[in-house]
Order: sequence, then C-alpha cells, then structure tokens
Amino acid sequence: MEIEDSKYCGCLYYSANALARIMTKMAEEEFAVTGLAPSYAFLLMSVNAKAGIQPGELSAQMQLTPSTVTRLVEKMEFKGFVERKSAGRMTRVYPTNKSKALDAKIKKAWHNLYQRYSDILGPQVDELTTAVYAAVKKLGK
Amino acid sequence: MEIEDSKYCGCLYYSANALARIMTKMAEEEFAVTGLAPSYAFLLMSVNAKAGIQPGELSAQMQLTPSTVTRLVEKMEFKGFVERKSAGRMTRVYPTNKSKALDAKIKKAWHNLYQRYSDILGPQVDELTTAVYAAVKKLGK
DNA sequence: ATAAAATATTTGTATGTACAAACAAATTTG
DNA sequence: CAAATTTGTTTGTACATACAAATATTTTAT
Repeated sequence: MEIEDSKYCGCLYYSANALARIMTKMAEEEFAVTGLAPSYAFLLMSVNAKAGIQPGELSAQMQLTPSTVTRLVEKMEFKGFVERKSAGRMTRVYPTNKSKALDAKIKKAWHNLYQRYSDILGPQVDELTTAVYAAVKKLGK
Repeated sequence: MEIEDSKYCGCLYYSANALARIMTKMAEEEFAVTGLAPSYAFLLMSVNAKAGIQPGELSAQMQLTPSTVTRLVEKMEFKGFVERKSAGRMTRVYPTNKSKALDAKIKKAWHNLYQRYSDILGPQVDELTTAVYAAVKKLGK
C-alpha cells in the first residue's frame, strides 16, 4: 500500500479511516506478544481494572456498541480470560487469573505501541491525539 | 453510545478508530441518497474521473489493499455500475452510464458530508484533516 | 396493581477490510 | 533464450464491528 497524495486526503472520512487502519495494524503488531488483538487487550485492561464491570460501561469506555462488546466478551469467556455472571437484566464481567497474569504484558505492549508511533510522529503526537479525541467528543452527540 | 471521557482517549489507536467509526456512520447517512455505501461512492468517483483506471491506482487513491479493491469492483460490476476489461495481467475499470448518471449526486452527497462535520467541528476542521493525513503519510512507510 | 416505558443485554445477520496464497503475465538476468 | 524475479490482480478465508430486532428486567405512570 503505497502512500502518495490521495485525491481524497481533504476528506475527514477518508483520512480518519486511513489513519485508523494504519494504527490498527500497528497495534496488532505490538499486541501480538500478548496473543491478543488490540480490542481484546483493551477489554481485558478494563476488566482487570474493575472486576465486575458491566458491558454497558465497557461499551462507554471503549466506545463500541453494546452488541460488539457482547461479542468481545463472549470470545474472551470462551478463551478463559473472563467470566460472566448475570443477575436480573445486568451482567457483570470478572477477570480470571489468566487475565490478571497477562495484565502487565498488555500494559507493556500498550506502552510500546505509544513509543512506536510517537517516535515516528514526533512531539506533535499528543496534540494530534487530543485534537482527534476532541473531534470524537464533539461529533458524538 | 454515550460519549464521555474514556480512559483510553490518550491512545491514538483508540481515538483514531473512534473517529473513523463516527465518520463512517456519518458518511453512510449522507451517501444514503445515492444508494451506495461511502467506499463504493468514492470508487465510482475515481472511475468516473478516469475511465479505464486500474485496480492498483484505485488502491493507491483510496488507500485500500488491492484485494479490497477487487472486492469493491466486483460488487459494483455485479450491480452494473462498472465494467472490467482484462488484458494481460492488467485490468481496466470503466464506468457505465448508470455510474456517470450518479456522479453529480455523489459529489453533492460528499459536499453535504463535508458541510455536516464542518458545522460541528468549526473552522479547525481543515487543520485537523491536514494533521490526520500528515500522520497517515508519516506512518505509512 | 397493572400497563407502559425505559434499560441492559444478547442474537441474527450483514458488511468492510485485510492477509496469505494463488495465479498470470512481464521483465530481468545468466 | 530459458530461468528467475517482479508486478498486477484475484480467491479463500477470517474477523471486527454494527444495526435491527428480540429478550428480559426494572421503573414510571395511570
């Protein structure tokens, strides 16, 4: 995939998706040492940080739809990283030892990811990240 | 999907993907009048602008992998928007009248999309888009 | 107290994208 | 010129994510 100036680079839909694809690929590479795809690693970080967290809060934290969270949790449960306990209409998600044991490695990989793209993007990286997230907040109403 | 401050908002992987999802949804809504999903609309714009364009160039313009382009073109051919002519190892993609007839409407929708997110994001929108695309270029080596 | 509305989650289904491998044609090299 | 490499495209397969609808529970209003 060669990077040359695209006729669509002035379109935020286009540019945002291009950036997301690149970042996803990079994240997949960095998280490979954990044996997990990035989304699953983020999910575990959230569950490890708050045992008994509910899908709805995971959905808000990860900004993914509830159905997507259900799918992610299902898979992690199947693989033995989390357990679900339902009570009434609520579900709570708990980490297993397997998940807790992986926590440090995940955070390390996350840090490495940051290092990697920061090295390439230079000091403006934080400004960029902030600007992108500010846009997310403005648009997401 | 409520937007509140996420614990992951300082991560570019996370923020870029969140923005991409929002923009994709918005684009889908704006391009709905054309009956096409955004990627297909962009593809047609490229084919309309350059009849006989090759998949490789589409791949570069849209910054999608060749295999993805093949899939998009296949579908547009099936729906009667483009025709493929192969010669040697090369393929050329031509617009049908159906595609040309849609061109203005697509461009209008594209413009509406820009209007919509610009209204929300304010004047910094162009700076943001430029910054995002600059990152794409730096990272995509 | 019952009916209606809101909330939390899951299921069925669809889609965009990618990777790895396959294939075919063109180019380079010995 | 034959063999090896490179180039352009397509296939097989997999996956993350989403929407709409279904389900189940809790809250509100009559």
